[in-house]
Amino acid sequence: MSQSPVIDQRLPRHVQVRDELMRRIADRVWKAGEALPSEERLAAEFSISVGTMRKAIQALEQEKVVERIHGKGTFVTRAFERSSMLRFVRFRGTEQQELPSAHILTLETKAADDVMRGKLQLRSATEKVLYLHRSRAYGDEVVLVEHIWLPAKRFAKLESYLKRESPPLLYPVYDELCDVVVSRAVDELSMGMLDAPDAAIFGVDPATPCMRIERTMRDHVGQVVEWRVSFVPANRFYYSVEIR
Amino acid sequence: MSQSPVIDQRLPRHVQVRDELMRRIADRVWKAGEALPSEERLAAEFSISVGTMRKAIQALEQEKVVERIHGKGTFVTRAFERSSMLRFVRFRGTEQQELPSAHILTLETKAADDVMRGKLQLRSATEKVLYLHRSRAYGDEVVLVEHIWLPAKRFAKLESYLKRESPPLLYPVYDELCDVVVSRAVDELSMGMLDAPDAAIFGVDPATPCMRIERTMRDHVGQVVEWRVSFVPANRFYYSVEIR
DNA sequence: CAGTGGTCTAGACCACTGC
DNA sequence: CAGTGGTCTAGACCACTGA
Repeated sequence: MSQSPVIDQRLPRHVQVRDELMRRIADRVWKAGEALPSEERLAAEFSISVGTMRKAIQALEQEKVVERIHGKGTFVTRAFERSSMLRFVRFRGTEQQELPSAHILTLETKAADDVMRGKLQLRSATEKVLYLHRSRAYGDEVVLVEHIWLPAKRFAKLESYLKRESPPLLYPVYDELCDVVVSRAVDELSMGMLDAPDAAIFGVDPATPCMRIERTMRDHVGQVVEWRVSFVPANRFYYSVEIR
Repeated sequence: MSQSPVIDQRLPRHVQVRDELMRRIADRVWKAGEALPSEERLAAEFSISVGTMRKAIQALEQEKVVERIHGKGTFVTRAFERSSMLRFVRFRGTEQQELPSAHILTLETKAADDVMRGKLQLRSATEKVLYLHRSRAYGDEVVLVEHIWLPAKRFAKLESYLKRESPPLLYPVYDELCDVVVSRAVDELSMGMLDAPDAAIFGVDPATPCMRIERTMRDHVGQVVEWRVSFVPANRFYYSVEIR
């Protein structure tokens, strides 16, 4: 499960400890939402001072891998709404509070082609992918169409679940059902062309201008866990992001 | 110059110290690129331990207000390429290294209307704005058209400078000429319509689909220092951003 | 109340920079 | 070499949580 058990002895101790804590979280020694042992206990286990352990944990806190709550403890982050597509995609003239409903159009496990192997960084040539085509709507009005590809191996339990349910948010399901915690993503925005089926879903002409959002999502360890392409009608939405 | 000289005594000491250091940087006691006194010296001045001073400086480092260089010192950040529009806007099929040249089309100081007063958060009703209309091109091909509004008061020296020069990057000029250091921005991306003059600049029909990027830029203290609307042809560019 | 994280100290020693 | 930031320690005390 863990990818690099080797820890460089030349690195500062607090970095080595951070890496080991991260490895344990990735290995689900402490699962999402659970508490780590106290700083004092951990410091004792690693034979370092509490100050150094605090520094290691603080690094993980900055990366949003854990959350500390004064008086309670340190907890593995549940990466839910934080990463949702809807955090950035805003629809004009709609109350932002409510989530659009989801409707699954296609759900199938299939062989990965070269493009998918590249996008999902699959090593094996025979690995399969789970493909999910769904639309999101406020009432009757479709606002978003998504094409989602997942490495089938890590999401074994997902296909049968999605045959019964159509949850508005997938990331919590990844976490609870498949032990996959999403962490960071790169979004690429451009203009896109709708194919005929997607245009029909929106009920517009295929020539209608459309925003295309391509997202590559990774877990704590940097592994690609999802690749999705979303289309949204260009006239009534915008994408907002803070630059630091 | 400093906006809130009152420092809450109930806050932790390292936060109070961070705020005071920030105030001095905003007041240009230490200018962009210059070094702060050493941690030891600063700790002595504030009558705190070096550890606490380190924590205060570390907070500023995280906010990218200062940069620390091991063995050399702590320096006030020069916020240059980091914030450039070109960090996010990518043009397909173009070597990313080179900067597009800039060509100024309009440059004038005028009264602020209600919209501008809102966007730039001007307090006074009589405050003027500097308006800048420019195009960016690779060779003969225009790739970006920008409408930029600035509060005239803080950019007093800029207008005459831009009558002589047309620099490819404005943020360094803001810093060096006007003592304005940009810090963080919000970008809003949507579809835009070109007006006739802008369409003519691109050499396209006004109906051509175009990305519209609206950027609100702030300084370290959170003051709005610039509001710009950029247009870019939708067919050969994308906007890339990392989500955490 | 016991247990947790948060603040702050004082000092030793290391690693890097530039003269 | 002197001066800078980086690491690590050991401990005191504070502030918050929940039983």
